[in-house]
This record gives sequence, C-alpha cells and structure tokens, in this order.
Amino acid sequence: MARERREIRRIESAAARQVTFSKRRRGLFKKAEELGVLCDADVALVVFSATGKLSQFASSSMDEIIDKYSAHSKNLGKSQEKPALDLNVEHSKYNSLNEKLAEASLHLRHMRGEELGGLSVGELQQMEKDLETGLQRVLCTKDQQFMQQISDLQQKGTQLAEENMRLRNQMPQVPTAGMMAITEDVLSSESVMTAVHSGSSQDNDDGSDISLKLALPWK
Amino acid sequence: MARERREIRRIESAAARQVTFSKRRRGLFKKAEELGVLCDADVALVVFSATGKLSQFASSSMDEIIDKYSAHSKNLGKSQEKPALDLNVEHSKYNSLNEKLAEASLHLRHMRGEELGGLSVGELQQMEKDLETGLQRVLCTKDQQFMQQISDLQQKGTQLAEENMRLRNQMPQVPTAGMMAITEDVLSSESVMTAVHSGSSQDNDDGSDISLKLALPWK
DNA sequence: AGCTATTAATAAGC
DNA sequence: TGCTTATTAATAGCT
Repeated sequence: MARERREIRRIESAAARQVTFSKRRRGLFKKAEELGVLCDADVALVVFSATGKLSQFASSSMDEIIDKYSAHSKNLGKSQEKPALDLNVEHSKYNSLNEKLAEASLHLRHMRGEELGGLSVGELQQMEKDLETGLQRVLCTKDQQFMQQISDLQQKGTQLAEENMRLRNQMPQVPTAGMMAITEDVLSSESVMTAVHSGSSQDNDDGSDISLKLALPWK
Repeated sequence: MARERREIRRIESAAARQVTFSKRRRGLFKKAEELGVLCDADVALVVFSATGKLSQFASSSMDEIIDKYSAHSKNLGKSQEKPALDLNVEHSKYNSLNEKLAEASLHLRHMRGEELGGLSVGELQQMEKDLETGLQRVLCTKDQQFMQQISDLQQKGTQLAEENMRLRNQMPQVPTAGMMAITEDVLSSESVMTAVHSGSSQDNDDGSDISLKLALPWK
C-alpha cells in the first residue's frame, strides 16, 4: 500500500527489513488496540523481531489473556492429570524446538553445499542467489576491516617515523640509512592498497596478503 | 478508512460491533501474518471477542512464542517451585536447545551476509571459504539437475518421435506436415535449452556449455 | 455477504 | 528514526 506493491515474502535486505518491521509493527499494534477498543475485544499481541527483541501489546492483562488462551486451547487433554499434561506440553515444545534446530542445521549444511540431493532446481537457484549475496557482503565487510587495519597501521607507522625522526635529530651521530629505507617501504600507501584488492574468489591467497599487510615487526 | 471516519471508541450497536469485529479481525490477522513473513519475525496474536470466542494466529508455534514471552518478561516472578527437579532438568534442556537454535540462526544470517559487524577478519575469511565452497557445490548440483532434465526430455522426445514415425507409417493417407512441424519444434535441442536457461546469476553461462556436452544425438 | 467512496497504511526516498 | 508523498490496502456505511 504504497509507492509500489510489495510481494509478501521475506525481505532480503536486512536494512529494508528493519525499516519495514518498525513501520508495520507500529501499524499492527495500532490496529490491535483499535480492535480492542471498538469491539470490546480482548487482544494480546506478542512480536519477536528476527534479532530476538520482544514487543507486546495487550488490551487488558497479557498474562490473563494468555491464561484464558491456554484454558481454551487445552480442551484436548482436559481429563489428563496435571503432571502428565505438563510433561506432554514440555515434550511437544521440546520436539518442536528440536525440529526447528534440525531444520536450521539442514539449511546450514545446504549452504555449505552438503546434502543437496533432494533439492529442486528452484531451491538450488534460490540458494545460489543467497550464497552469492552473502559472499559479496562478506567480501565487502572483510575488505573494510582490512582497510581499517591498514589505516590504523599506517597511522601508527607515521607516528613511529616521526618519533624516529625526532630521536635522530637529537642524536646526529647515529647512522640512519637502513632505518629510512625500511620505514618508507612499510609506509608506502600504494603497495599496501593494491594488495588489499584481492580478486575475492576461487584463488584466495588472502592469507599471505594479510601477513604482509599486518606484520608490524619493525622496532 | 471508509465512507466516514470512525471514532476509536466502543461501538454501541451490538450488530455493528459484530460486523466491524469480523472485518477488522480479518485485517489484523492478515497484517500479523504479513509482518511475520516480510520481516522474519515471530508473531503471536490472541483475540477474544466480546462474546468470549477465541481467535488466534502464530507465525510459528503459539506455545513456543508464549514461552519465549514468559521467559523474557518473567525476570520478576518465579512462582512455581513444586516439581523443581524434573522441570528444571527439562528447562535446562529447553534452554540449551534454544541457545543452539539461536546460534544456528545467527550463523545462517551471517551466511546471508547479515550482522557481520562483530566478526573478525579470520572468521570472515572462513565464511568466505565456506560460501565459495557451498556456491560451487550448489552450482554443480544445479547443473547436474539441468542436465538430467535435459536428458530426460530428449529421451522422451526420441520416444515420441519414434512413435510418431510408426503412426505415420501405419496411416500413409493422413496428412502429416503440421504434425511434423510441431514435433520438430518441441524436440529441437536449442529451444529446450533456451527455455531452461533462467539466467540464475551474474555471469555464468554454463547452460550453453551443458547443452554442447550433453546433447544426446538422436535420429 | 458484496460494493464503493473514503480514509488509513505504507514503500520509497531524504 | 522521522517526515513526505504517491500509491495501495483496509474498511464504514449501504444494500
């Protein structure tokens, strides 16, 4: 209901998902409250965001409504003794969680390219898309961290070089040629930056790049 | 949102209240479901009409969500203590599972490139490796499925062509030009390949390679 | 239970 | 996160 119709399926972009969550959550809670007031209904609404954050609304007392709900929904095992019922409930919750965990684990294995046998072409294409998106984002984040580290190291190096300069000026009798060469090489911006732009995939030799970039073994 | 604005206060007419309840309840549940799907949120909604009738919606398991809600909100009252031992054991199992599930979910979000902020360079590199491996395997599996489908289609086509040939031989008086055209079009390897080609991703044109490698020479 | 004239919600963009 | 605006979606009053 806006500039463009939105398909009702999981929003891929985490940022857009967060924004939509905020807006729609507000709308949903408003509607819930209105229903409660207009129609004299008892409404309870509990929302957990994808990141686990809780929001809640209740037209009266949340616990009271939940209790009433429990009473209503437990028409199945009403004749059961209390302990037995509780254990069954616990058990079903436990099984439900277990299933969710199994599902998540399977999804993870799929993402790692394992047990792909039973998947359809469509599911495989969706995974391909997800994997490519994830890979791009990981690469982007990694590069940002590299650049931050490099920037930090360069700053540190500059400070050390300046301190060296001061020390040499105070002690003109010490030979300084070797030190100068090392310092300038390490601090050269160009060599470091080109090393960072690793072509990302297949032939990732990034490990060796890091050791070059991160080594601060000067004295 | 209608012919006239409605004040948000209790509707006096019981009939009108009932009608509005039905309409708005449907809208509220729809919105709740949409929020769950769009934003990957866990939503639980319980509504008691003024006459005490229960309606409920939960994006996953109602009991589970209520449980999570209780865990979140009940840092205050831990009233029950009677069946302490067994329930505590159950509870610890439950919590343990919950933690595992949370961890798996986070890992999945990481694989999709979300919430990468807190990861180290080493972790990012591991993820990059995993994602590349997974992507390669998914691509490989997808190609295999494509090739299998193509092979099946070609085999089917060959069978149909042979059957057509037999039929034509048995009925030489029937005009067959139209049939020929249709049959050849359906069986043409090129048309099958272009139909299959749903350009999954940025640059991989593996499809055309496959057709070359796989094309079973009929006739 | 359907039908519209309206209002409300909201997707995108800043 | 909040504000603005072009659109879509929800729905109030009728039938």
